[in-house]
Amino acid sequence: MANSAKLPGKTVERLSEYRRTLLGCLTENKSYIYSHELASMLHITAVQVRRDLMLIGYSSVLKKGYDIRELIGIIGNIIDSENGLNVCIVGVGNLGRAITSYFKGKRSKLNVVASFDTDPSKVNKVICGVKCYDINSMGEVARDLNISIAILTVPPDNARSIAEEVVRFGIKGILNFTTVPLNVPAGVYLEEYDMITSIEKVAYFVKDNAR
Amino acid sequence: MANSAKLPGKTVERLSEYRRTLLGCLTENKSYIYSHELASMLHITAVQVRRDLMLIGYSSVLKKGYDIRELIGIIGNIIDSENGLNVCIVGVGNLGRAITSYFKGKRSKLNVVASFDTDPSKVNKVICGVKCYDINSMGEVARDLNISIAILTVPPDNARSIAEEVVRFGIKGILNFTTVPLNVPAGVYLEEYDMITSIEKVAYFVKDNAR
DNA sequence: TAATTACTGTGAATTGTTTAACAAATGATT
DNA sequence: AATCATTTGTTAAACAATTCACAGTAATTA
Repeated sequence: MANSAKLPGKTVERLSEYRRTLLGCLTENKSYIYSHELASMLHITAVQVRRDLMLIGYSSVLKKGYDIRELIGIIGNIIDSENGLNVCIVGVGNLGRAITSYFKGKRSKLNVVASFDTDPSKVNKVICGVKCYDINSMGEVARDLNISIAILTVPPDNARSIAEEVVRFGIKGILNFTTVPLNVPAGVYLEEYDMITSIEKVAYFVKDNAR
Repeated sequence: MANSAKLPGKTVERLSEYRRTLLGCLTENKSYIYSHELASMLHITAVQVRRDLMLIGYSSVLKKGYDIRELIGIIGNIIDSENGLNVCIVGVGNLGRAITSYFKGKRSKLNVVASFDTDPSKVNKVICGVKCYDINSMGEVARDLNISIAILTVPPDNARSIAEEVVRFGIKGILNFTTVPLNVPAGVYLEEYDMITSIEKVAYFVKDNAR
């Protein structure tokens, strides 16, 4: 509502982490939290926290720190969409199921409302709490269920063509777990994550440390 | 061997991607590649590619571009350890199995040699091509199999204590897929990845685009 | 062989992100 | 009520990553 300037991606990532950490704090009967407390829970610096909160224009009221409940709300206003967003998982392999399970049970403005696969033994079953549709019906289903985000967990060979389809069907955001780099038209937000790369990165730094 | 100055993490990530892309190029009977070709396959800029290769001190020989086979070798020298590194998966849920499967079949200097779980129905079975051990035997197994990297895919509650164990057992690198931020002593490299954060990031940017 | 084109390697400029430093403000303590 | 100890918000400095701009050079063409 108020601020609609785009925040740096890094800040958005941390806001997401702040919120989850703060939600955890609520269970313990804590109402306020200092920047350095939040920081140390996430292993970052207090300045970093304060700067991020400055960027979203939130101020601690008292000298008691930040009002946890209020801050959770503010972050929600920034990250979440008013009426939530519908998400689908494309590719119900191990990874697809892992993500589906992660989400089920979490109350959230992000609803995993469908998954897609080609395998007849999966199609039309409810898997990890979400109905799996035939991938050929993706167009209709995406329209009917008003899906705006797709999480791609398909084998590499299909990745590119499926991404194109997904875009054609009006999806506005893609999280790509495939090892295949995608390109998408402007207006579609793409986030890619590649496990192999992460692991090779670890290996590189271990190598340096090891000997 | 020659250069052992630490490369920026971002560069290391891209090197990993370069290598995989280049390996793909080998199948087509291509021997040389221009910076702009490699760049466009990965949707980055040619300057970025040249800069990274500059950092690792590699030069194109001719005006034909970079020697693909040679570059693959160079990147290998940087990222891979001489005799490879042994990796274990801690937590054989959907995500653990996804990662295990990813690796099996890939010839690589990273060998997934063991997985660990508490579930008796998994322990001592071979799952996704890798033997699953009881998590209580992690100490011995890690020592016996000379494991230096652990991939954590356990439920959040156990994450912190398992991370401590893993460190105690001499692991030098951790890839943490848990939603729990870990802290590790100096000398242990830690890489964290949080899916929820990624998805919420996508959601944020979709929100901006949507309306 | 001279001119042209196509790439590379890199210093300088730019952009993006994190950290340092500190004034202002609040509660606690004497 | 005056001092002290904390914690915040913010500006400026530092650091990191990316891009620009261009000189240098090999192959190609005329």
